[in-house]
Amino acid sequence: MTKGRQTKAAIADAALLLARRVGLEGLSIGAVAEAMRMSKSGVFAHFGSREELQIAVVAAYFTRFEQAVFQPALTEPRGLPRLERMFESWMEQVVALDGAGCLFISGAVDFDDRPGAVRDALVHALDTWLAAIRRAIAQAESAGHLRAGIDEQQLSFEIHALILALHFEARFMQWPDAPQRARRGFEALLSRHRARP
Amino acid sequence: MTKGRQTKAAIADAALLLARRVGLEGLSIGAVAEAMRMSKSGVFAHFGSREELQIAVVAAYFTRFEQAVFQPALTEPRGLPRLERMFESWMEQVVALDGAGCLFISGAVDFDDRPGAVRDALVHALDTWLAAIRRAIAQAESAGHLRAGIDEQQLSFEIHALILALHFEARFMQWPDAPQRARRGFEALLSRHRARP
Amino acid sequence: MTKGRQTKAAIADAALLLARRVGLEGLSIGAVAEAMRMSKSGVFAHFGSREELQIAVVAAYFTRFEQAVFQPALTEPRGLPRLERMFESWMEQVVALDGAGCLFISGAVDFDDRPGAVRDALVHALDTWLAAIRRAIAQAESAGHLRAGIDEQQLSFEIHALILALHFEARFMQWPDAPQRARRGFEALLSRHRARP
Amino acid sequence: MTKGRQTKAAIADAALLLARRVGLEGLSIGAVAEAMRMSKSGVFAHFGSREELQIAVVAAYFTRFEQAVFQPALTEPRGLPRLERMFESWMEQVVALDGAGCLFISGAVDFDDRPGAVRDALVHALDTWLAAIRRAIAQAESAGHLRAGIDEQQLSFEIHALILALHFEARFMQWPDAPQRARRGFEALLSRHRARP
DNA sequence: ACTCGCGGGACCGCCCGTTCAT
DNA sequence: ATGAACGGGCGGTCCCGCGAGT
Repeated sequence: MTKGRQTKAAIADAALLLARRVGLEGLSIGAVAEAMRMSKSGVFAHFGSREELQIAVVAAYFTRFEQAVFQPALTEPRGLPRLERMFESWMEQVVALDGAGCLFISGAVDFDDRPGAVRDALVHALDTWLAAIRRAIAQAESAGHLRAGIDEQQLSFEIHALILALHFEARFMQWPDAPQRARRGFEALLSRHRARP
Repeated sequence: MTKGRQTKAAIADAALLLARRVGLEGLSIGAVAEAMRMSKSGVFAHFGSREELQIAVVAAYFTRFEQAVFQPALTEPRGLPRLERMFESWMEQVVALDGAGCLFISGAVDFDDRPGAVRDALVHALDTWLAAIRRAIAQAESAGHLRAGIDEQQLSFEIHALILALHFEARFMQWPDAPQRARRGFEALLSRHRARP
Repeated sequence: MTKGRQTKAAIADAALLLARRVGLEGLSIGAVAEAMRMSKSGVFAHFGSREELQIAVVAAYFTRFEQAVFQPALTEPRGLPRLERMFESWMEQVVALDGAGCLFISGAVDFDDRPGAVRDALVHALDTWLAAIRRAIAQAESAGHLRAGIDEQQLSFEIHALILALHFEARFMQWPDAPQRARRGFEALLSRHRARP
Repeated sequence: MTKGRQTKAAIADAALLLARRVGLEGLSIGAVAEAMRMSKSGVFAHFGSREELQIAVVAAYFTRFEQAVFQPALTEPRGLPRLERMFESWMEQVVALDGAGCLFISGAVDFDDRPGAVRDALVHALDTWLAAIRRAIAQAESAGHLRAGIDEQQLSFEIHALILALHFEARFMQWPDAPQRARRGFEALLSRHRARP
């Protein structure tokens, strides 16, 4: 009963770690089994197919993402402070300390041409997260922090853009001042839309 | 031999087409051979290893990218017009009409954790291209189109960011008005830095 | 417990249905479990091994065969009428209406080279059945329907032969007039051995 | 060039031997590779799929069957002598000296429910062979050995039936006088249809 | 007494990149 | 530039045993 769930969750965690290094596409059942020191069939039995394992990994990352990026921001007051905190945590998540990358970014690139259940799970997760961003922007507007009539979709697009460029310059190019540039971009975005007193 | 060179280039082109659909990591010698109607070992012989083939694909894409994005912009006068033309062509390259994607974007994500010669080739290509962007910005500054004292590195970061977000929203989320949002972001960027008369 | 016996019999029945479609060799515990909506280990526990399950299937088919082929013939008077009825029911059993085939025919072919308990069970079942055929022939002889001094072994061989050829032409070749040919062969056999008045 | 063909034929021969023991369905690439002392991929490369290997095995057996059963009969004069020789060779083929069985009989049983290319190949082979039997019967008729107006289809059915019963009693039941019974059945068949002088 | 959850180990067909002789 | 072969890995399925729940 409980044992099975625990093992399944542990496998999903190990698979998540692996997928963050080699990508969702590069994830193999054998590698997960080895990391777990289990037999392949033991791993396989918990998910039934590689695709289901991938979906479980996406779900696991979504939970982790929520805890690391979304929930800390809830301790901040609505409006700009919460939005700023979300951006800061998001940046940290993308420029990971260890070698592990952001599954949403690599997944979105790997699966942009590959229809299927994994892609659907990724789309759903990202859609949910971007909606949270838009909601935070709208709250900042109604709180009077940002000027009225703002286009949340557009601002969300530009914020996400900074995150993606940060991922590129920090992780791929390994340029050290990428986070600083992302922050400067974010500040410029806010000052453009800030409400005038 | 000229014959050998030609064949090698033809293979690289076919491999490029394939890699733009399945990614550099997903590229397989067998698939390339089938597309070329050659034997696997025939393809292999030209490159000596899969890694060398991948590098050749990166080089081929760089050339194609130059022709499609950089060179058309040279017909525009230096400064803002040329920069705007580069952005527009870049957007077109990313939001391809057919199913073929941008190897630089997918490659940067696939190889951010994977050191090696392929990654080095990608880094070099992207570094070269981003330097061209920075140069175009500097020309716009000295031409008086953009305000003096601009940080080209920062502006280049933000422009690249818009491209990446465009790639995400257009190709992965399949949102139809992504190009419009990218253009609006680019306009906002320019208006922030435009020289005051 | 009665419960256990019932379940075991139900499993054997389900397994029989499956085996008649995919053969005794193709029978898998997982498929039986799925058909029974039980766990694989639940099925497994009742038999202890795949081989025991196969043997139980043979036994189940033997019972079914008796009921469908042998017992209806007992309502006919001894001698030729009963023999003819046996042949007719046997034909029906072989040329099944649904996709289910005759386990004795497929089993005899699958296990002719494979010694073991399953084969032994099959041999015993078929030996019993063929003995019943020979007995029916002997009864037809002592009833004066067939000429005296008949070789039951030989006639039984030729009757069985017609059944096997029927199975081949009807099920494998899918020739529609195979049953008619089997009947004509049977008639010729009888007329050759019928007692002269 | 020639080397490849030879190896392929050798593999098909080894696979044929194996299939005659474990059945076409039981044939596995790994087992063939082991018998050939080759790697699995080496075997696989010659056929491209297990199904193609199975088809090649059917073709190989057809050739062997022709040489062992059909061609020797051509040395006999047309009509009854040739037909009798065909039956005798056919019997020898079915009651093999070694442990190897008749692929046509086991194949017809294994694939009677399984559509696909293998089944098609089997059907074609058996159809061809049975047509040869019918032709031999017709020749015996026109040669005046058998009575005019004979139904070749019916006689062919009954001859085939004897072969199948022989296969059953000799190989499965291991009854030693099965060949004798098959011959007696064949003689009875002929005497029923022989032309009266 | 019966059933299940969980895991192992072997094997399957298939495909990969690579080598070598021609 | 090819054809033949290799070794290793892939996802997936099989039969089977152990330990625990009812």
